[in-house]
Amino acid sequence: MHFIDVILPIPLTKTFVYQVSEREADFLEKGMRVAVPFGKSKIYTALVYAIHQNAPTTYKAKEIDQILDRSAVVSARQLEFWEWIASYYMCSLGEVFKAAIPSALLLESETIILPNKNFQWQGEEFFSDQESLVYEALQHQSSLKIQEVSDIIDRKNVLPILKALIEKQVIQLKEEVYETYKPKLVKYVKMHQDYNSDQALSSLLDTLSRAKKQREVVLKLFSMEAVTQKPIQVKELETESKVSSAVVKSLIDKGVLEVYHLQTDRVQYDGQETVESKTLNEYQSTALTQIKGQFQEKDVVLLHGVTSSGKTEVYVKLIEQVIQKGQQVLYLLPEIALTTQLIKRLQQYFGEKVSVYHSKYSNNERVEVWNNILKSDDKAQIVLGARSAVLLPFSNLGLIVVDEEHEQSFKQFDPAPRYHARDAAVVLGKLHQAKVLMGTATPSIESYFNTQNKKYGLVEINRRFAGVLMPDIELTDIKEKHRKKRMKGHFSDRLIEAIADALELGEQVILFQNRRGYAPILECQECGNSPQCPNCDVSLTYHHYRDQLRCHYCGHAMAMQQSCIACGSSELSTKGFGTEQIAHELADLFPEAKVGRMDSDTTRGKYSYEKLLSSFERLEIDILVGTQMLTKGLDFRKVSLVGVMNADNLLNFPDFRAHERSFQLIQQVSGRAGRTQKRGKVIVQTYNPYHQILQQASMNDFQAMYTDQINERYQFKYPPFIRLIKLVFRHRDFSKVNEASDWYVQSLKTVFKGSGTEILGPVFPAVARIRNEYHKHIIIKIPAHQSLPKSKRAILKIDKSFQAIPAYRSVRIVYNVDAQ
DNA sequence: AGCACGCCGACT
DNA sequence: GTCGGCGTGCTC
Repeated sequence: MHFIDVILPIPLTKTFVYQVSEREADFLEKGMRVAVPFGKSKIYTALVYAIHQNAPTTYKAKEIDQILDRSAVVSARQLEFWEWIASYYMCSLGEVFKAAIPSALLLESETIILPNKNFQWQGEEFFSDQESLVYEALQHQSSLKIQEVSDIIDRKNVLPILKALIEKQVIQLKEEVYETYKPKLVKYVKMHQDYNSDQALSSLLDTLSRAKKQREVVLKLFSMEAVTQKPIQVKELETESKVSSAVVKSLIDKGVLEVYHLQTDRVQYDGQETVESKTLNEYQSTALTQIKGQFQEKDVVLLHGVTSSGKTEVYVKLIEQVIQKGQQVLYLLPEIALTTQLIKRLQQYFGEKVSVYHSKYSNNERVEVWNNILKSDDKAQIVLGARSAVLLPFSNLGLIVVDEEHEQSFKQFDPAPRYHARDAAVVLGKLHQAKVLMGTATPSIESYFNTQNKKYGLVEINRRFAGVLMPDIELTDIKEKHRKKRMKGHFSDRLIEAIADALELGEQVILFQNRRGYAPILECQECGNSPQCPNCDVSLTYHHYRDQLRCHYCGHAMAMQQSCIACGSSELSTKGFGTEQIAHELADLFPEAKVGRMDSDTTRGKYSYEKLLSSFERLEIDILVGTQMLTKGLDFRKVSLVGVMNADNLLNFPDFRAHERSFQLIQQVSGRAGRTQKRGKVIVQTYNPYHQILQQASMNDFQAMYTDQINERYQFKYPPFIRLIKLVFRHRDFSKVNEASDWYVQSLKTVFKGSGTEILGPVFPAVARIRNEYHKHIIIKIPAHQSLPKSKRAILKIDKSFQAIPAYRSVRIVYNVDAQ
């Protein structure tokens, strides 16, 4: 008897056992996919985790449905890495599996309803109305899906009907699994072999003497074949010989041309010649030498280079050396920084060795990249990707570059696995004995701390490329401007003046408005009421472009109110402001200027982001207003002014990283100004111009910021001095959340008593109800010197006893390790 | 996570 | 009466 343990893509921590035949057991390897029946009717894609002969004692293992792979699609080292993620971030292997594998490789079954051939019509009374509808439909269609049946009989719950029909032997059910990945086939043409000889060819041309176009096509094909040795696509032939597809088709029908198909990659490099990488300047090459020196002793090096110092060129040199050794390179960066600009730049140097992996790529494209990495194909020697690219099947990584290391978006928030790609990359590097290079203009407190305690190496570049000066950052006190009546809407006279100057000189302007949580709220002037979301404890926000009020948390939307719901007054005003309002005000202030807006509303489509950027690049937009997205690695020559509309709402975030983040954000947006010879100007509007962080940001004083922040972190017990685990409790019932979280905190306090671990909470978060569920948080602070695995084991033990209490079991708990 | 089963209120 | 609502328990 042979068995396999498999991982299922569900949030259950255990593996499941299935029975296989001896032949199957011989064939199967760890890391192959199998389709298995699970529960009453479903078929899932599972991953083989172990092959053995230990029969389970308490139940009978089911047999597998089928084997889906000929060889492993997940490597042993990759699985080892997934195990680390699952245990460190307290989630199931199944959740990592689900997050890692392209969904096209994760098939699920669908129930198909088929007519029973043996059924004989037995008169109308035999069926109920709804049953006869299904029967009728099956006379016209050979099969139906559950959803289709539901549409036909206009009813949600169709199973009773289907059950009755099965009993009457009218239909049968079948589970079908679809392979959703389809290799892309491209049509190629060649001359039919009959015409290979010169003689046959000339007689062919004779017969075609009256079909002028067809003759041309044949001649063209010959000349094309002579030039390239490569196969020729049908499409190419058509465009090259300037004929319609009908002409080519008639040649194919005559048997003159022959069509064949070849499998091709969807993501294709368009075959430009690669160029030599640029020669480094003095500071860059010093940095490169230092990095290589540091790599002698350290596995991780932090490259701290000011904006525009040319970090990418340094990475490129390092990558060149690694791929020369035949090793793979992973280049991680935040989703929003993953632009065509950067992809093009890397392709310029490395041509088709670069593969890109991120969420805007289609399923099929992702499968291709996955397979190329798995077989160590040259095409995927350099993988450029966002967060989830750390989970790919690398076999011989030599280097991981983590660009924009400080970015918070490297941490996955929802759903599990809630991993931090930068931190995970360090572990992945260790597994492959690969070096890790982190790069940023504004290091995170954690990473810089690691350089100070000598865990990581540190290399700095303090000069901008081509001797460009750091931008001049000016703080403008808008409290005073308000008092002196020098504000027009949200613009101070100082900012208006600077924008006017820049436009005068034909230069571009970027305005930054951090909107999150500060979108305009509708408020009644009479009674102060503002419309609330019915499902969440938040005010609805006003969206001009559809004249709607919407909830940021659950998406609930309603038409804009003309009068107050509470008192009926029509004196309504919008409080707070977003990018939309800024763009509006600009239209009044600078009617001549063309204004563009960049935020999650305007960049929803696949290429809308690129479109907006390239039209800015082509100078079709004078002023670009945007959120966070603007801060990332965009390189615009003509931007001389950057305005931060309101720095205070960055500072007022209620979390321990708010100050660090404000510093980074201001520095990053400032970096967009003055990338050429002229010194850039940055105007930061704020109510607190004397705020420590703003002062430090305006003086480019990273050291002072770091020293302040690290002291605060030490004093108030925050990372890196402690490890932080956040638990979120959710339930529809208010008192149940309270009771359950209270119980949990009591258990935690008992278990961790006297250990130095601090338990905070439970507390309601700022938004206590989301989608009609109440939330409550518990924070566990574990001292750095204490064993993290041990602490986690203790927590999981509490979880187990918690789950054993029937009254609490329905309360969902989310574990977030290293929560932000 | 799904999904079936079972109990209960709201309507054709 | 039936339909669909949701709480509960299980999945090799």
